[in-house]
Amino acid sequence: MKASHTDTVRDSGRKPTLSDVARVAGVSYATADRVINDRGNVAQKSVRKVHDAMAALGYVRNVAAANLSRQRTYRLAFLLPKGRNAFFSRVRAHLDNLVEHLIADQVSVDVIEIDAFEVAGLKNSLLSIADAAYDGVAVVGLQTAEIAEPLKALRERGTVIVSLVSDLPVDYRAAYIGINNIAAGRTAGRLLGLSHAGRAGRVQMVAGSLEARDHEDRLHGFREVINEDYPNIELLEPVMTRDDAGKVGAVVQQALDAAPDVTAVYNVGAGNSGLVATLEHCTRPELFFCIVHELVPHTHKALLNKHVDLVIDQRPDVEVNRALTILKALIDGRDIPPMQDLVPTIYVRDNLPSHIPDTTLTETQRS
Amino acid sequence: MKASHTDTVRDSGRKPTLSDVARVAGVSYATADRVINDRGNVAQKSVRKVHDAMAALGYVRNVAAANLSRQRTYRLAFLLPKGRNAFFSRVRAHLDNLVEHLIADQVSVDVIEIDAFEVAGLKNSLLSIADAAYDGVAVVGLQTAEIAEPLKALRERGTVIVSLVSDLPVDYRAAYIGINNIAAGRTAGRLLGLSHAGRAGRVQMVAGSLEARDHEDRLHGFREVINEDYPNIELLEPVMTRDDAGKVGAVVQQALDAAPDVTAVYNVGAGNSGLVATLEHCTRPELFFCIVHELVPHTHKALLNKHVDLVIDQRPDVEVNRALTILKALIDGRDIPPMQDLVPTIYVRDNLPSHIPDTTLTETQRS
DNA sequence: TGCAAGATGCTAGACGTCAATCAAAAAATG
DNA sequence: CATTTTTTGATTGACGTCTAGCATCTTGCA
Repeated sequence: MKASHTDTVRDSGRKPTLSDVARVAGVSYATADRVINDRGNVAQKSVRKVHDAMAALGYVRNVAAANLSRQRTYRLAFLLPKGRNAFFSRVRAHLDNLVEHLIADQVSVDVIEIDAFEVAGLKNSLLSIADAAYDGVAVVGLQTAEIAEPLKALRERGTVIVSLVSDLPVDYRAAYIGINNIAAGRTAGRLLGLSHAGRAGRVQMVAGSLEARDHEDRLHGFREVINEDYPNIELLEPVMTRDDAGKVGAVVQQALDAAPDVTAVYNVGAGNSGLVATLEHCTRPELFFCIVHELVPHTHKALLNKHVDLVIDQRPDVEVNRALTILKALIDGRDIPPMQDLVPTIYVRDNLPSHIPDTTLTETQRS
Repeated sequence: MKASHTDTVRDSGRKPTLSDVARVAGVSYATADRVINDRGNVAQKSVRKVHDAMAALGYVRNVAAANLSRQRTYRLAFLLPKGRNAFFSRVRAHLDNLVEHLIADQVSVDVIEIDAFEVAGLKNSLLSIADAAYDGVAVVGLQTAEIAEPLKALRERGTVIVSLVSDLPVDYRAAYIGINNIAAGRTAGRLLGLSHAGRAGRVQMVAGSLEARDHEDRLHGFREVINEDYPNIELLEPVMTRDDAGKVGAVVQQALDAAPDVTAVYNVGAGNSGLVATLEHCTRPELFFCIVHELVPHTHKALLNKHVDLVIDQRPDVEVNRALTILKALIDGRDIPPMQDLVPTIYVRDNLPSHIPDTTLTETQRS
């Protein structure tokens, strides 16, 4: 039972500076600087010497000093769908909360609203920011080749592009920050299957639009699991709602009327306030089960009220943080710090965060 | 459908410096400096003028420059339970992965191993680091007043203390970074209830020790939910295992032999490899349900093999990141950036991260 | 009125890096 | 070998803040 054993992850004498590296390498500061900043006109031999010295000393560039010197500011933009949308309100709220801390780190963030899901709108927005000289942008993407040129133009200006929540075609972006929606759908399927515990069932699926990649992926994953593992559960064809709360309410009402033996509803999209409204005043089996996406004020409430049993969430705060980290790293040309997959998070009414996500209460949500 | 609407979260002309503030306030740089650094000997009138100017200009201190100048390095220590423990191996692995990026930000992290859960060991470790002059430490805590003095001594040396995963008595730490274990237990209860879908059931609870606060909390939350909402489910008294895999295996075997009609097992503690081993070769009802804590290689595997149905996880990577952020903020005397609650994360076999958590495969885990 | 204490101004060097210049040395070329 | 070309060294002034020393100007108070 000895006291303790210290294991220094990294030894912590005074950190070596570039001057130290130069000295150890036997070259001048200027040459070492040429090497680490890739300024060219350096002999191979010298390059090697400098690299060896860096390795030997464990030199790591002091980012604070570097950024100070080169007056680096990170000019970022987030392109988010316009409108009163509870999910993106969360994204935006989180960004707003961070502002103070971000400027202390020399990063500024513009939030630019785009016409949600309209290719033309996205394209216009991309064109319009081309001359704003952003260092990095996070885009809620669309799967279309139409935006290839504006993205290319941006990239050629030196802007780093990442996609957020919804991916862009892979070639167009440096990273995607969002969950795996097939996994999200599968998760919904698994838990729905679980909730039936061998009983037979009949599930009404609801979606915004099949053109939205995330919706399609979720449905796909959901179907996969139910078909693989829960043969007694029947899947009714999904109805489309354009994520409009009124539509969602009506459509679910209709479905329940048509098939009173429906045992569960899964909405992969938004507009859940409509869904909840319908469920509130309609009779349904005792063991009825309802799964929706994204924790926003009204789904939070519905979870507590037992109108909804499960919410699968993307953790927009985590996503935003991650987007910021990745953008900064990419802009600096550093490698991205290791991070685990973003995982669709499951909320039941017992693991809800204590604070209702800070959002102005609005109508639709979107995922 | 106009192009786009730019909403600048913060306007982004060149950032005002302290000199600007001084000029606008009509005082000298020295005075402005005295104000923002609390050096005293400044007239109230001047203080006000400086604050007004700061507000007017939206001045935010450039942390990079400040840290560079005062040669600030963040010397941190993480006190983690010693031994081959899969959960803390994840914590440590994550720290190791971050090292490169941390030194670039002038933070060094020592990992100090302590005798797990032994008050004497923790106390010794705390005493032994007293003269190491750490700026901050993250401690996997214990609920005991015995460590009051060493903690007090540390704090008086100016060390910031936060508790990680398992809390310290509230007065002794500046922040707790960990999940709400009652919520975790409740979540387990909810999903277990769900899995029974009205059927009757009988649950064997398993725990490491009732002295571990997290275990106790989880059991408590679990019982709450089952008793409240699932009256057909009977709870068998928990058996204690000291988180020893062999013991866990034996104990579960015994329980299943004694009551073959057990429909579920919930282990709030560690040693799950033993549990899995037992389940692998024993016959149990078709609708048997098994919940454990912490995603580590063998629970990951068990989830895929269907020996375990649910894993409730703490996301040690998220916790570590958060601990680092909070420690830095506290050390700087800044306010802590807003962050959402840490939420017990639920894994089923469909939302697993694609990479197995990077850990050396070891025997026990601990949560 | 005089004097101490308090408030303020001024200045300069440091932190580690970037970016640029200029001169000098070394290597490649014909 | 002379001449280019490439490579190197040495130096310098930022960047925004901290810290310290010292001189000057206000006060309040005896």
